[in-house]
Amino acid sequence: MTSPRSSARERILDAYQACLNDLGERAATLDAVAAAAGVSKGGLIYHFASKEALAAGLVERLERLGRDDVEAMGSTAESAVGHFIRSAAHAQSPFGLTAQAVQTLARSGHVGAVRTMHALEQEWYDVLLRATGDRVVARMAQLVGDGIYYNAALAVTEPATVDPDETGEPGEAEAHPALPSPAEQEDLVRALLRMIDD
Amino acid sequence: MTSPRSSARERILDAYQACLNDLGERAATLDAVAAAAGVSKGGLIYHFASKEALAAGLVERLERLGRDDVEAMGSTAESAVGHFIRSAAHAQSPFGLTAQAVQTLARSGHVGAVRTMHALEQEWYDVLLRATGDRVVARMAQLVGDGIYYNAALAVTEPATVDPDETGEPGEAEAHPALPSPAEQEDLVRALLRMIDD
DNA sequence: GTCTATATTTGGATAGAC
DNA sequence: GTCTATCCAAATATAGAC
Repeated sequence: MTSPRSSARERILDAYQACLNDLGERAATLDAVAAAAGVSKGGLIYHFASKEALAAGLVERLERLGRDDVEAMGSTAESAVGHFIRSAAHAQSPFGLTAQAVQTLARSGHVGAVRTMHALEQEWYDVLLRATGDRVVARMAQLVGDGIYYNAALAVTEPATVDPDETGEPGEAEAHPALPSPAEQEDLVRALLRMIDD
Repeated sequence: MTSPRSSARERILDAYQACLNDLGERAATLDAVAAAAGVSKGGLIYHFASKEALAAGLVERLERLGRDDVEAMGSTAESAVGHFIRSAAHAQSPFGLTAQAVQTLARSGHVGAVRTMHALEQEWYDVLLRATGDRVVARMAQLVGDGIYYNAALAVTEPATVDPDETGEPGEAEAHPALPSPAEQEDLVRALLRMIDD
């Protein structure tokens, strides 16, 4: 409650998030985060007293953004499935970046992160089930979305490798992008909606 | 090439894998791995000269197991989609455990792990596309499988929490298990196969 | 092949100046 | 509110005994 919207805290959380996404949990040290945020370690510690406080802050941010995301799904099959798939594929959104970082935390054994991710999964499923009225479609939509999140996480880590000694070999199966294009996203949404008591 | 099938190496890799899956990358220290494998740190180092060698060994194991898994998919739509979904849900299999551990490594920024996971994803997609002849179905099947892997990873980390003060509240949406049951798996497979030029 | 030291480095956190 | 300096614990890796 000091600077306008306590922007220092937010900038530090952004930096932590970016370190987690780009370098992994191991490399997301206080030094690295401080450097990325443009402050000293001491400056960082003033805002977040410990590493754990930093993690807790990020989890809390996800809970906030997650509530908005769930709400934005609406209650019709079209809106719920459509929003869920498109939102998952939009890896660069504030929500996507935070979700990915918290996923990394969860994977590192952070209990709060695991709990929050589980709760979010459950909420998504509830909305999808109510909106579609079909258990199989709801489950499938959720897994497709999770799969997209999973691929987004792998994709970001990768340094856009183009192997120089095997470009354009003709006749080999074409490489498909890790994330579905917008057109593919719409194909997926349509296919899921068509499945409803079909 | 000393003990029968150099079982010490394998036991150490098993221990490393288990540490990664149960505790996360951060906690998978040489001490922890040595303890889990029942050897001293020095004993471990004799077999794997560095932390990096340990990681490389695990990635290599996944490449071996991955080749078998891709081959087991077969070439019909039924066999490919069916095997892929069931294999993903079988989180406790040797392949599942290794895949999960390497996923954790990938998430921690290990470049070899990222590369191998990407290659595996591409191979799965190629087989699914050839077997189904349908881009949307192949992509959907792959994302569903990835989603299952993702949930399996979250599920294992969780210490089977049963929150004591909110059990069996009537009227709340029932909690669905993170991993689809065998019956649900078959529903998913059937739904995917029905989608083929439908 | 496996163990017990031990050296080296790094990461997390404190104290206190500005 | 932010910085520098410093302490302490933990993690990787080495050396060499058994």
